[in-house]
Amino acid sequence: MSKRPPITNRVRQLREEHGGLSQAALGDIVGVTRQTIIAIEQGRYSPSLETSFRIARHFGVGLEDVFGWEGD
Amino acid sequence: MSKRPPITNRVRQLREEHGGLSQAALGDIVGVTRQTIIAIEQGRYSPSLETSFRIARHFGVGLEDVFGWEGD
DNA sequence: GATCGATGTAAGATATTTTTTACATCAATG
DNA sequence: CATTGATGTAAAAAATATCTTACATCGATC
Repeated sequence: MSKRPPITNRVRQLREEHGGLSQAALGDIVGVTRQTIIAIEQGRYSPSLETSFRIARHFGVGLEDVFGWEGD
Repeated sequence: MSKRPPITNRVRQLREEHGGLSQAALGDIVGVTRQTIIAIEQGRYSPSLETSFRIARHFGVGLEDVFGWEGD
């Protein structure tokens, strides 16, 4: 069934702010595929904590600067 | 295959600090089973971002107050 | 206008998380 | 000492995340 998780994310925005890093390039860096980045940006599923940390740390920010909890 | 993720967590400690909340009770509250809480506490896998947020918010703290990235 | 890079969709396979069920131990307590 | 609540282990099944591959569109540029 897989619902849409109540989580927001700024991955796309952060990519743009970092020199227009492509989805494929970010995927390579954090160790997932381009498809995974697409799905995360589209909010199709909530990534693992590990992938989330890798993305945040690559941009040099905290987890909650990238991913937000709806209802906060 | 499933390696141990480079993530630390203070779930057990937070449970104790919150009146000795049991694993089963925490699981009920955040919507997962007792087995899932056990596995998370033991670091057997990295939970979904959604489960992580629910745990943190139940204790009234930020995600990174519960889960830490080794290598920070 | 052919090519190239970035993004998107989709489907089937694989990996990992989560559930379910069952049983074991230990501390506390009746 | 029987029971009860909390924790632990284990294994199979179910759910979900991730990968792989393939094809389509769009904007830029040669």
